[in-house]
Amino acid sequence: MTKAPAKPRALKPVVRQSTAAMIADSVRGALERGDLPPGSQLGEADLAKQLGVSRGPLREGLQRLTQEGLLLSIRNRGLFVIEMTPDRVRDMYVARQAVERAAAEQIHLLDAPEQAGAELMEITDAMTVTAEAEDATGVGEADIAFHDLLVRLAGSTRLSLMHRTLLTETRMGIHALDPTYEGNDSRAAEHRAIAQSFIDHDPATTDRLLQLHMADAVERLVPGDGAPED
Amino acid sequence: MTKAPAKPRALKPVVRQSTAAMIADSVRGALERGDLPPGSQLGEADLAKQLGVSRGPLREGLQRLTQEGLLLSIRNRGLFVIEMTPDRVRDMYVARQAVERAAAEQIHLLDAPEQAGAELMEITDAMTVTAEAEDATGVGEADIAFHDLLVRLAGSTRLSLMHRTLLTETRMGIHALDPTYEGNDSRAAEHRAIAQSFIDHDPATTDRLLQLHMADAVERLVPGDGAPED
DNA sequence: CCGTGTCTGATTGTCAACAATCGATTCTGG
DNA sequence: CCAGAATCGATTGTTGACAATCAGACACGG
Repeated sequence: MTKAPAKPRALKPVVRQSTAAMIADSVRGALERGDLPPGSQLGEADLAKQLGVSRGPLREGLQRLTQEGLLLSIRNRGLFVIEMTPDRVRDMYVARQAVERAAAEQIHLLDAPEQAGAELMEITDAMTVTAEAEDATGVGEADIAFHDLLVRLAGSTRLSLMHRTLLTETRMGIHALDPTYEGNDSRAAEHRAIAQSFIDHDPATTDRLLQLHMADAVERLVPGDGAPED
Repeated sequence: MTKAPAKPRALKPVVRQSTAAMIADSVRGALERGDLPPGSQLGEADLAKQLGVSRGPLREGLQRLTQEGLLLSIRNRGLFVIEMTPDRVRDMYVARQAVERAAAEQIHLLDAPEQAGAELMEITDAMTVTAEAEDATGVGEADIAFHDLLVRLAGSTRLSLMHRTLLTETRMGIHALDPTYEGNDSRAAEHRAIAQSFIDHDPATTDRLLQLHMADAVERLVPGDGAPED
């Protein structure tokens, strides 16, 4: 599509997504932004009204998030946002390590992992600019975008699906435990080194750096006697 | 509870599980048994009647399986069982490797990984008996039970949740691609070696053996030019 | 014969009403 | 005063009815 738009009014894409999926995405966004605090109950009537749907489709959408483990359903009591306990956050990082290290391995199996490295490097560059502007939230979001891209570049549907849940939970954890989750120059440097390791075709370094990076992230978010080395 | 039952009619446990969860589990079982072939459409009216529920809760339950990626929802067209293509099965094994290797690492971090090894060894012993009886389905099921226990022993809620989906998909793949997925002595020996590596406190060997074992499983289920080494 | 339009039956999607459940509050009796 | 029972309001869980959509079949015109 190198031409200018032929018409100012493009055809409108038809709705293919189910209402339940749309609702799930919308509520996911609220979870990620911290609009629905951990432990809080989701009232169906109120939420359905806000979203402009009836309770049936809302329940369907929330079943999706329940299955993902982001909501807790208690029969006859209702749906609750999960508590972001330190143990839960640590467990979530265990799962993130599993997924991201596997994704990295798959990228190294591609014909040109250096391309992936270059794409990741662009995010790192943007992260550096953001860090110099002392925009901690921006760095945090770039951090997450880096990991999101990393897994997407692996081209694995399964890993991507699992990772989406884990990134949602990451954002929830940040809001719950450390809203001032800081970004600084060292963050960008770590990411740059990971991206470089793809350019260098060096899977062992990628793996090592990812482990260190994630262990550091956990330690900063949930410090204490739950260190992964225990 | 070392006493004999005080009453012949025990109290009935209250239902804590939501109807949607029960329905999801029931349909999951049907998927795992191959009762619902890949690509087939799930008709709501018929299925609700079979399960003795109305369509509302059925839809809720099926949203769970849809979110897991086991069903495909097409708006206004209905729900379909996913196709078990060779690429999909390979991708699923990528994800399984990620989860199971991470689980193995967590087990090695426990105080007594040799206990885990002993528990896994029991399944291996049962697998050997089953293989000698030339019960291929039994070996296949013991194979899956081994991997299920492996991940459960890691004590990670997240890994276990992800793994449940992957094992469902594994069973679906076996039904679709190779209903005669064979078990024999070499299967038991591979599992025994993995179990032994926990007893030996040897994480590097566990990791290596898991990779080999999974690569072999993929190759047997979807042979050809999609070899993981490509 | 082929392409387009219309109709039909089956299925999905949504809604409002009612049933069921629960926690909090109030009442009652010892 | 305290414990147990009853009540109440809010919320969740389910159902049946109706609306919306789609694929397939059929009719019609060029």
